[in-house]
Amino acid sequence: MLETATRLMQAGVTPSVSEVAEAAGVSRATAYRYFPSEAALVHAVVDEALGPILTWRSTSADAGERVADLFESSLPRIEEFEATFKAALKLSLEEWAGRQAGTLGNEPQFTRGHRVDLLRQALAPLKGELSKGQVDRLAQALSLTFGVETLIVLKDIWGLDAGRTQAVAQWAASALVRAAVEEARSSKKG
Amino acid sequence: MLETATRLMQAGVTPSVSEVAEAAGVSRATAYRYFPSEAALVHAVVDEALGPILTWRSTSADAGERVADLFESSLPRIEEFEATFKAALKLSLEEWAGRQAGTLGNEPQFTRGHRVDLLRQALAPLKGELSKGQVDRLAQALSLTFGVETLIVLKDIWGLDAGRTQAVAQWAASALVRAAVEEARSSKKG
DNA sequence: ATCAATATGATACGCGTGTCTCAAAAATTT
DNA sequence: AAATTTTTGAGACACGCGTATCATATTGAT
Repeated sequence: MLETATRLMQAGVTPSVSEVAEAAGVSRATAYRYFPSEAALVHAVVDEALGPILTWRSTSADAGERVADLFESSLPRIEEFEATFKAALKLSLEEWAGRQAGTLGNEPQFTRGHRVDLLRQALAPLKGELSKGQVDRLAQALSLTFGVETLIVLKDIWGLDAGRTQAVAQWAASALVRAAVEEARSSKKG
Repeated sequence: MLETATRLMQAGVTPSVSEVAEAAGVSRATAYRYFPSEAALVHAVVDEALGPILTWRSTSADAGERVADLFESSLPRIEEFEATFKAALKLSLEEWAGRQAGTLGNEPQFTRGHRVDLLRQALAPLKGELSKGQVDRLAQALSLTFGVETLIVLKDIWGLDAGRTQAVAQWAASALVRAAVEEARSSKKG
């Protein structure tokens, strides 16, 4: 049933719990038992999609290469599950709106910061060269080019294809890393 | 009534058409006459919010300064209407999902590329120095750091405040511009 | 003041999501 | 095999969005 949902989502659609139920050949009630809401459904598929990304480990000692490697292995996967990640983003926006409405903002955040950990890990080699604040800022800037949002902007707004999207994201990422490193060097030098 | 919707959205909530009706003191039916769907409602408020941004014109001749100026004037406005832009993004995601489901992908795109025009305009001074492809790539990279998506990533995921968000976006933008210019110079030199 | 045209309001309807109840089926225990 | 526990399915329900209908104000013209 999770498989059915994953398959459907990879096919591009964002099925409702009822649709998954029908596709999986179970009753609606049963489907709602396993996935009490569409959020739970998407959440499960996102975890499935994130699998290979979260186990990514760098092989290089150079931060630039590590970032490039991370992007190269992650972005295609994100694109493969584009519908899933977009559904997750949509849900996080709904949660945000709900949190604004009811002032009881104590629900758990949907969007967990996997980006944060991955990028910090990729930038680990820079720890000596850059200050913690500089590494953080770089990681924050990189996280802008690393996620579904990147796909949305480059593919949907600019109309780029998958290859160009990847290329632009890679270029931006490497440019940011280079800029941060150069900046640190010149400030240390001067 | 549009004013009511704008006011509500600036207060952070994403009201339904019914809620706007009640808040504006008109009947539900009347509200649906003016805004046939929530999409129309959000669309109208987005246009309201975009007003000052779209009339932005650069005063400087330096591309870096122009981009900085654009970010400085636009990002706070986007943040001021954060709920509105997030609602718009949510709607665009829904439309995308709908387009994937029904294969009749001929509906008009919700997310219009205002970013594209603004950034191209800001980068106009580089036309001589960079090739068209280089300018485009830079604009595409910059557009990743210029929009609601930036707010989502930096505020919601990283937990930054408004000031830090602005600072990171600005830094990333200027770093990208510098990188593109240096790259062009060195390739012309070499 | 009267009449036509338009805007508004109240109400009911279809549709999809999510919740609930209860009976039937399947698996487990003894 | 019989009894008990667990899982599943069918249907009914509440709720919110969007639509349609029809009567009632409200406006403007004669």
